[in-house]
Amino acid sequence: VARSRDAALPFDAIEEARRHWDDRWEEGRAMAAATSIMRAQQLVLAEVDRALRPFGLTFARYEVLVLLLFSRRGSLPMGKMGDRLMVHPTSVTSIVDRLERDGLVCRVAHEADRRIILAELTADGRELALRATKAVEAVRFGLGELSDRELDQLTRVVTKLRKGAGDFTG
Amino acid sequence: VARSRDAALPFDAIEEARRHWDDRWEEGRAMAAATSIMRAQQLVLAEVDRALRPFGLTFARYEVLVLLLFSRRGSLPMGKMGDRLMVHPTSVTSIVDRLERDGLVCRVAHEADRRIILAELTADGRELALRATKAVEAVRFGLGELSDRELDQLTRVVTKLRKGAGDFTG
DNA sequence: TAAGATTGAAAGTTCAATCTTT
DNA sequence: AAAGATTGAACTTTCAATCTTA
Repeated sequence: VARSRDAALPFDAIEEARRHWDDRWEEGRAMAAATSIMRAQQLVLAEVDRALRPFGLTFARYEVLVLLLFSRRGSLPMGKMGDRLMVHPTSVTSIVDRLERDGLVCRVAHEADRRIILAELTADGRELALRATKAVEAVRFGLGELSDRELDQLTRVVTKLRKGAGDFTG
Repeated sequence: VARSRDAALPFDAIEEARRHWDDRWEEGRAMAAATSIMRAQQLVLAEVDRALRPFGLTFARYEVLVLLLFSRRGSLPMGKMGDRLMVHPTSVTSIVDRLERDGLVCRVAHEADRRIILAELTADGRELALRATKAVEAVRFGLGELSDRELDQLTRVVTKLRKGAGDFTG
């Protein structure tokens, strides 16, 4: 999903699009913000993936490992992981397939409810997740250009957006 | 690319991850901001795609049509479009293939340099792009929850990020 | 009947290699 | 040689359907 680019343009393409948009239509402000979000996601994903490549991980696979690291027993039901990470059940299956193939997690049957399958961190998986974390910390998740205040602004505004979209209650 | 979800969690998953992170590691603030950007992109893409579905368009295809709409002659070289939209040449080929199949654009040879192929808007493509624009305006690009001030904050912070990443000079 | 997980098909993106033109 | 565009292979994600268990 990581769109990439090599050459810099001599101007801000989003700002230029905003001018064209405002000349003809409404909501140019929202257009510029939406386009900015799309581009920010590309940049963050590209830089984090680059930092994780030496470990054979992608952002999606890394997120799963960290989620398991945060869990009490180092294991979680497949479906619950999808809820937390906001991905489809199919994607969880696919990601866990690859992590299991690499020996970083293993599938375990749930004791009480045999419909449920738990993904459990292996010793190798735990150790790799910890080393990989140092790498993403080092690049500050691709956001090294931003100040603490700007990072908080970003998070705060997106939290409002997420709440409005029904991501969580409270 | 649009990850989706149906059920709301009873808590903010990103805020919870932030607490776990801060308990053990550094850069929790950047982690929360990066995760927020990833989720914001999902939400925007999902809502815009939903608005465009009745027109048989996706965000990627719509962006190409609008870019052509903004050009002087309604046509642009394939490579230039990739630069502006920050996508790989292969993706431009793929998107234009589908737009051409649907009769919304057509490929035209460049007069002076025969290596270059221009994508040109058809009358149908122009008309569809204008109608689709009304639909994305109506949902405010999925950002209806945010105020003008918040939209500008978002754009401003991401502009700094983009400039730092070398998206443009100036 | 419904929930949890998986499978296979369809669509989109990226990479390496190829082809044409400059 | 180098630039512009395309092709085919590999990977990822989503959707619909299927299978097992509750």
